[in-house]
Amino acid sequence: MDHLSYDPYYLQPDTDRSLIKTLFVSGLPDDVKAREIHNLFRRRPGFESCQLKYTGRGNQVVAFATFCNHQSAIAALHALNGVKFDPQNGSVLHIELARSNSRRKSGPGSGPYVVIDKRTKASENAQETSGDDEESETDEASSAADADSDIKDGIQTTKSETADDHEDGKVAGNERSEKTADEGIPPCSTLFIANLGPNCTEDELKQVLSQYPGFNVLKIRNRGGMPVAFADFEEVEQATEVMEVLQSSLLSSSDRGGMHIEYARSKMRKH
DNA sequence: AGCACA
Repeated sequence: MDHLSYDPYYLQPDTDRSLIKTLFVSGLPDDVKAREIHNLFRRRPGFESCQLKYTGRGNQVVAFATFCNHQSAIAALHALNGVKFDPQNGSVLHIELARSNSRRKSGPGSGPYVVIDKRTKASENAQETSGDDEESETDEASSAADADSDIKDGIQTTKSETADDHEDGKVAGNERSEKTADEGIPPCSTLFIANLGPNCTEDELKQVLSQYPGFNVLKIRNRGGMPVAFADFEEVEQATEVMEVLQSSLLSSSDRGGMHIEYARSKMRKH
């Protein structure tokens, strides 16, 4: 009967990403502590709060970090996406904008970070999410078995469905109505980057791009004073992600505004 | 708006 009592956050018609102040973090090792997440984000400008969520699914752990505005959230995303979180097991952070902002439980009692633990307790049976999991009953004790499962898949592992069931588990309409802002250029795993400053160096741009999974090779061509770059990625999806995240973003060498990124017209040749 | 390298 309460199926219709959707939260207003999920009803925003356009899901305008520029309103999102919360980051969705995946790729975390399953022994991550909320304190670690807090320490990861607390220094970032505009940070407000974070929460760690142990999902019921395969002991996966995700986190949400909320900032005072969209811009600072994006800045933290840029700074931390793709970094190795645990060099020991190679886990790499994948950070994207959350589907909805975390609603902060106001008032006393809510600390700087929050933990939500939905892992199946051995003593208690799962009382929700019944039905849509096909997983067989695996023992709690074998949790170490999935230590490598999230790494080899990289970005593809991130089912974005986990992004919208946080805090209350309700999943609203999750059609990804993302427009492909590229007009006419077919997706390509190589990106074309223009509107770079005259002093932009290959190193500077490479330092930014190499933080993202799948980054392969960068080449800069000086097109008569206005440099352009070609950045090659392993997969089209990874190139797409970088294009969307870095679109219009500034480098320290930028003088004509943010980078303009499109799919390249042809894939970078292998050498 | 501007797309190279082989």
